[in-house]
Amino acid sequence: MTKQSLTMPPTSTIEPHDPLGRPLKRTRRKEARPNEIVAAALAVFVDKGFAGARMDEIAKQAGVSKATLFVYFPSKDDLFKAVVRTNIIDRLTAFQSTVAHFQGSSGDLIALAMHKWWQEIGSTQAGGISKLIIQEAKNFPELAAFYQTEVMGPGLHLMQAILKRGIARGELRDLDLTNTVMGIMSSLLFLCLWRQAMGVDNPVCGPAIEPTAFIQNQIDILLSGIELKGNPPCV
Amino acid sequence: MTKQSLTMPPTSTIEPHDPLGRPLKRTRRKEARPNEIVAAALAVFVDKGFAGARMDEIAKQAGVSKATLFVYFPSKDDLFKAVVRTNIIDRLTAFQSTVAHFQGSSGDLIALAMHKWWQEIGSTQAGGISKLIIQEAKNFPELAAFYQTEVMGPGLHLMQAILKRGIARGELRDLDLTNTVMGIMSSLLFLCLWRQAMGVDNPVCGPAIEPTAFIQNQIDILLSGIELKGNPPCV
Amino acid sequence: MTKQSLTMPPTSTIEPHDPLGRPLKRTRRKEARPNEIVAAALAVFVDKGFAGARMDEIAKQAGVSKATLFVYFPSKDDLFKAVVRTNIIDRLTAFQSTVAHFQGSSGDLIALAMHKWWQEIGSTQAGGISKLIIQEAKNFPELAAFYQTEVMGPGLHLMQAILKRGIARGELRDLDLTNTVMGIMSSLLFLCLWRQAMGVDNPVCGPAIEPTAFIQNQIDILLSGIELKGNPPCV
Amino acid sequence: MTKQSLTMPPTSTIEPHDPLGRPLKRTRRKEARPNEIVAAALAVFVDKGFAGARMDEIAKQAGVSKATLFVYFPSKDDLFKAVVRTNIIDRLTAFQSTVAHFQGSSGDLIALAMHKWWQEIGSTQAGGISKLIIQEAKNFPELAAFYQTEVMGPGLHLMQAILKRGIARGELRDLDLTNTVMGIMSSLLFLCLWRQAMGVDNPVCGPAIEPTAFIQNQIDILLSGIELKGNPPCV
DNA sequence: CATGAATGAGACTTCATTCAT
DNA sequence: TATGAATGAAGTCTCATTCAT
Repeated sequence: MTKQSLTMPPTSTIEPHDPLGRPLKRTRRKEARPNEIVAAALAVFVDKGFAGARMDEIAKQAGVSKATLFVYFPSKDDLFKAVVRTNIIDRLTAFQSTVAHFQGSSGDLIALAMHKWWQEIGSTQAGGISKLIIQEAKNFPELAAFYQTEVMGPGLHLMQAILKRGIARGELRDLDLTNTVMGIMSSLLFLCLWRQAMGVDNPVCGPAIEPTAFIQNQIDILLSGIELKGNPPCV
Repeated sequence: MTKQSLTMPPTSTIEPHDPLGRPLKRTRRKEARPNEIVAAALAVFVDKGFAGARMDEIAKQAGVSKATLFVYFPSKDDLFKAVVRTNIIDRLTAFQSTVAHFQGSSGDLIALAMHKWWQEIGSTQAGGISKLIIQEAKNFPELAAFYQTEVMGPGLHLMQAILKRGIARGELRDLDLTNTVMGIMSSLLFLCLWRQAMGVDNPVCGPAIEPTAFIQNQIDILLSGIELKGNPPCV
Repeated sequence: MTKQSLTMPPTSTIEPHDPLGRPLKRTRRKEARPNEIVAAALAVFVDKGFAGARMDEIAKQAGVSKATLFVYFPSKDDLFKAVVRTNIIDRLTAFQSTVAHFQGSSGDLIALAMHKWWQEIGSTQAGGISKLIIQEAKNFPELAAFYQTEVMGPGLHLMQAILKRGIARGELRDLDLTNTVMGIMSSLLFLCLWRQAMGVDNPVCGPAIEPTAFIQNQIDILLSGIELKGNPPCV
Repeated sequence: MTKQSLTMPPTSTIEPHDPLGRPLKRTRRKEARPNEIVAAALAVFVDKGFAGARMDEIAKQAGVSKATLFVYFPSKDDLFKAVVRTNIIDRLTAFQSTVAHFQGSSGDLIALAMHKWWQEIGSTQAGGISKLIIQEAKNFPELAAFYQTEVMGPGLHLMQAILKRGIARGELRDLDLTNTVMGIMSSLLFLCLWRQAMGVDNPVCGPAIEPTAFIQNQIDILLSGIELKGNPPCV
């Protein structure tokens, strides 16, 4: 009776049976196993944090025995690292290529980038990774560094490029690039964190944030501010 | 909109509590044991997360024996809750009274609130609590609820009041109140999280964020946006 | 129901009881515990070897819980080392002082040394240590070195001194000192090993060796050889 | 005392066995798998002891998969037994036939036997078996008994026969046969043990014993003793 | 026959918690 | 009150063994 993980792809639900119809216990699936395990581990790590996650539970969610985890990953640490790497790398690539070739106003580009980021990263399993990293950065400095180098770095760089483009084209005012970029990221990362902690997945949710509306509002403010500018004198 | 609207809703209890949640009637400054323990526990919980924190280490930092912890707090869970409650309540009170009586433009008030929040909450150890809550919200729904009710609720309420005041006074445009407030909070909460995880305390830090500049930049954007408005047509 | 170890001193049989006569589970005996644990561990290690020994069994023989072992010894390795050190050091001192001041013929001195060694070391628990060392030398090079330095070294030195004395006094012929000393030790060490493995403690014993007679025979041969020397011409 | 008395007692089977103990009728040199496994296992068992040896490592050294071990040997225990049996039987046969037909003085015969034993058994991998047996005798009483019956027994018998021959021929004095024989064996067995544990194979070696010299010295002492005999009184 | 894959049983070790003092 | 000592429960990890191919 494998408790079905919310995060497992449907393939894992097809349990093999022997010709007599009895479920087969020892299935051989060298190829698929590691991915299934990583998927299960992601769910549990995001849910419980590193220290709180139990190999037992990961195994159960992956539908394998606890010992099998150690066949593929030498230790809990290694499994954790694999979870981060696996999920990050894939998503990031997809995101970057989406944004790369955009033609249009800088405002639209910023809006596109933010919405896309949410669609392709923040709202996916990978969004949970952000929470994980922030939780465990101190315990896994190596991973924190990895996240900096491979995720935040490129992300910030990309967004900075967008802003620079806007300034160069006379669409944006002269900006404190670093802080502005961090500010943009902060909205998005916060959204991940908040959802993981208080949001959809948690009954104790606070004021339900509707991500798309929240992001759009952030974009509006970012681009236009909230103060009424005294254009009136224009009459 | 009178100053009155800036006041906290009645839910937030002002009376001081001892770390166990019992109201505490002017206890002598003596018998500071529980407070010392809570202080030590805060540091360790923030550093390691709930599951990763060990009672041994808390005891050592508090300068007492491990068994003594159990004299004051029936369990690790209870100690954790006490940590959250104690730190939140105290800080929040100070912050609220600071902001409550402000007279001046709404832009300045927003700026004041944000900077003050950082000074009096975010940058203090209480800032670590935010990280804790987000980490452990799922494992301690009770605490998450408490945080919602006692912390986020009043905070959002306060900020909403500020915005409403601005709109009423014709200083701010008509806003999506909820999302705008969440956006403001997100910058600040994110700053806490980031600092705890990647920031000052961690050698693996990324692009060092300078909090005050970051906040000021957020304020500037919030109030004015980043786009160059084509007032030109005004001729 | 603590299975009584053959090697535990009688003191450990006195289990404490509360005033109502019920056996007391949690006894506090800071002073005695480590010794009791080491004693139990010695028995189990000698019996099973390092890898084969189970902390569970050591704990049971020591009459404590498994966790208690780790209160006193950080790891199985450390416990093992403590066992070796504790047992060796004590015995060795006793032995050396016994032999040191002997006055008499060298033959008698050799005989005394061998018999004493058996009495005070070989036949005691410490004799089991020799087996342990030889078993685990490769896995614990550190301990093997310790044994060489602290046990074999002094032992060989002592015996060499005895032989030199005999040669100097014209009682012994000119000898291959090193090999002769090793030969003497070999009898004694072998006796330990044999007893531990095949001897008294093991039902599958082979030809029961009677230690004292065996040693005496070794002494006789050592001193006189077994060949008939052609003294006959003496008529 | 004819040569006949030097012959082995009937218990020692001369026919070759396969590692599983089944008599093996001129199997083709092909299918050497089991032998390779046993050879690898011998090395690992001697190195690590029974409990410390891992099937994984044996498999790797044998160049087969772990599962293959279980094709030939039902369990680790069985493999261990096969290792002992195989190695002992083979070597012993060679040794016995070497010594059996000797003609000459008893002193020379003793010397020959001891040197040959070292050459053909002690110094070979079979020497490691002795260590193994002594290590694991308690855990494998069956094997200990086997060793007694098949190895020590014949060995002692052979040596006793040699000594009896010497006494009968007036070359040796009347001896405590059992203890003298054990004494001789002890030198040789000790040499095995010492080498395995502290000797050549181990960097932590103590005073490097040179086996041939050691044995020769033992022979010299055995035959002549070390005391200067006071033939003087012969006057 | 051989093996890659999987696992049950059990090892060492940790840690929140208890208890007698 | 405070604590040194002790431990049950549970965690990570290992390894001989099994099974389908």
